[in-house]
Amino acid sequence: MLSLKKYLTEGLLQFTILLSLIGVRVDVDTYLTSQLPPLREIILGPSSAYTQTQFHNLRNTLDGYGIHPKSIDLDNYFTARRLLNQVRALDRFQVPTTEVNAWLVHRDPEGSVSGSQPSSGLALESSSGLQDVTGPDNGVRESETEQGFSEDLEDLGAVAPPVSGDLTKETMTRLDRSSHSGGGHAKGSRPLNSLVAGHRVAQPPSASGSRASVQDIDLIDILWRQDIDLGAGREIFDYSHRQKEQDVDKELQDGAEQEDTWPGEGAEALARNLLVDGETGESFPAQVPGGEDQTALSLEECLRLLEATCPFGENAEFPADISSITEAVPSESEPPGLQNNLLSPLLTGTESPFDLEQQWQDLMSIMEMQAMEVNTSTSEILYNAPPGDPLSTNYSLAPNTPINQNVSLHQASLGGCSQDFSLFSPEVESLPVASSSTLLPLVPSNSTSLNSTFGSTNLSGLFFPPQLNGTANDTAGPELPDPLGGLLDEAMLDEISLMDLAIEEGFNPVQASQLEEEFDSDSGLSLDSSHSPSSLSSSEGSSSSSSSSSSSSSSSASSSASSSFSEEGAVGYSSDSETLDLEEAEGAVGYQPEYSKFCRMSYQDPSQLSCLPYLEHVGHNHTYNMAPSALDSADLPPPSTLKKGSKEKQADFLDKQMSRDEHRARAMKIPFTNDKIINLPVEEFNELLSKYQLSEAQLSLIRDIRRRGKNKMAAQNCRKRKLDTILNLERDVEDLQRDKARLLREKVEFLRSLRQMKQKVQSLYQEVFGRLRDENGRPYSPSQYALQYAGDGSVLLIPRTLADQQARRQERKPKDRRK
DNA sequence: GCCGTCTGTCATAGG
DNA sequence: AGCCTATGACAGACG
Repeated sequence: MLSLKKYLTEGLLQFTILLSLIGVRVDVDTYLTSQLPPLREIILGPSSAYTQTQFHNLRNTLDGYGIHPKSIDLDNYFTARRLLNQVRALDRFQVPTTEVNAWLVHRDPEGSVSGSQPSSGLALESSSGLQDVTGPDNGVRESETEQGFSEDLEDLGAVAPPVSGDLTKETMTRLDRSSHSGGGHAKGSRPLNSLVAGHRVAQPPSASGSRASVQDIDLIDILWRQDIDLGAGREIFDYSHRQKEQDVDKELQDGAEQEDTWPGEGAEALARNLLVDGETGESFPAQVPGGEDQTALSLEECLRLLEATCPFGENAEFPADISSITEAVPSESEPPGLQNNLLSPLLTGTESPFDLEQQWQDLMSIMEMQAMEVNTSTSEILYNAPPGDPLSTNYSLAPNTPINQNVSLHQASLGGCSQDFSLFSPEVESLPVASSSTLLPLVPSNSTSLNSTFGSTNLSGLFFPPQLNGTANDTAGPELPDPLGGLLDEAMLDEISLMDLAIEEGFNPVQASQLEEEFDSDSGLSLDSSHSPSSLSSSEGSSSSSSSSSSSSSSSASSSASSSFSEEGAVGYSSDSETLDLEEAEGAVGYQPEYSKFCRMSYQDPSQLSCLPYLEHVGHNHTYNMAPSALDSADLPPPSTLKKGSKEKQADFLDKQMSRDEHRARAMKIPFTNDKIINLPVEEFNELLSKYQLSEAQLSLIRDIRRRGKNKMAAQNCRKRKLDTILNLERDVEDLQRDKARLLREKVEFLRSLRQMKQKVQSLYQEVFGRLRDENGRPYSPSQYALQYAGDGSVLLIPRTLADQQARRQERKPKDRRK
């Protein structure tokens, strides 16, 4: 473990720091637990790179794995692992299903949320939070309870609807699953009561409904993550939602009444007032009993409305994590004005500055989470798309695709549905959402009618900028600046500039295009670093293997000891001509020049230096590292051609090739080679010394030679490692630049998708609200009413005061939590 | 001769 | 304590 520790504290630490800079998570445990023989052996073995290696202890420890402990191949391996993980994470972006269920809620004449109208059929029973609507206080308590739950979820990074939030991600999950299970309507009994609008992200014509649901869900997922500062991984949500889903399923099976409030008892209660659509079988209120503000919007009307306005395609299921919909359309008397007033906060950026940094961090966290995600059924969605704009392809919202969603507005008691089932967290809602001018044709004609307290729980908070809430006026016409649009544009520009910068910083445009193709083609695998200047490692590896193979053959011809050394891959003390001569003369078992796997380290064959571009400039011919072959050719010309002159020249050459220590050893008549002196294990070394009668001077010299020789090798190894480290860092930088560029591209795509989604939601809200009519056939005043998502996925028409109340409550929550 | 690089060596720290 | 490795620093060799 010492070696492991060493490696981790040096190599991996460095590596991890680098990766952390881009948010790429490095989980050492995964490497350690992967139990891949080579890696495990290398890490856990005694000869890890950056590990102090004791030659004599290593002799019998290596078992022949290809990766030398000190080889940069090890780093390559880690790099490959990391890149592979990243590649696997590339397809984790998903498109969520979208679904909107709007419930028309009748209101107490007093504006209270009393349940004085049981006839409404929406008893708001059980867990929906709507059940007890005897008064605002109850509603508050209920909502607080759920808020507590919501907080728990939010602590996990999700602003997800609690318990019965069918319209939340849970719903999405269920939709996904139900669709796979062949279930008809994704929400089971829910559809009977719910109604309104649904829209679905367009899908390829061939795509099945279930597929579409998955995509839609994924899109919501993306939006969710994009907008919410997730503190936990996606799997947490999925799991929790699945848990909830399972719980709900259980409850359903058990006949529990606390499942979704609406489908169960609600349906019964509503039965009296519901008409059943002949085509869809869905129920919708035949009429709205009670209050003067009760809404009566026919299913057909809603359908027409949605078909006309909702371009989201068939089987649309509106994404519904939006907590509430509230709009500030003031003028009841001016339907056109109403339209104008329906400005989505989603499209406003004034609530809070668009924190690009935060977004980026969120994105990075998303990437990280997804990188950790191993199994994602929907993972392939994004990259199954044909090359091109993955978002436009997968997330595209077919503008002209009619929605076949049944639209029925159910009446329900007001209040009680305060739950902050916000698809978008407060910060999300604060995000300015770009909206095309076409989507912002509705400008409040009556600014005073705008509710100034639009809360985060209200969709109004999504659709209307703060200023509109209280100060919007006609001046904010179609020319109303598109905050998100500007923001997105700004973000995109920023990203683009960053990308350019990345390119300027060394990211080859060609590489970029290649990378782009890779991502677009879903190959994603960019393990090939051949285009990288630092890819010499590969060539190095090949040359290393060749050199090692040659070493094995040549070393096998020599002593077993030498072979053992060469197998260790250790940088040994090279023999020189003198050594050879002595060995031949004495028949001693010398240590052949080590044929390191690393040609750059072996230096024995100067020609091999050519394989190392960065060593080409090394022209020194140091005797220590002289290649035996070269020495042989120089030292051993054919006997027949030997002449006195040549012998003398040869001797001079050998003398020149000898190191100082070798000269000293020869002068002192040391009876064995420097190679032995240096490389023998201490025991054998002492044994060798004991075999000879050596003077103190000789012994001293021998020990100096040994010390210097070892130190020389150590210095060589040290420099090699240093060089390798630099090269690896260089490669890492290149990888990071590539990753950065890719992430920026993806971010742009996500922002684009997010903007589209918000625009859709906004337009849908506008249309739905604008079509709502009370029992007298008059439109609802945006200043008095707002649409809000209920916990069960339905959309309620509630008094704006209540919506504002909830909004304030929800706004407080994050603040309190931050304290 | 100067300069940069490579290499060997020493001293030292640490395993 | 002895041995070994790693590494900074220095100096010499070399182009």
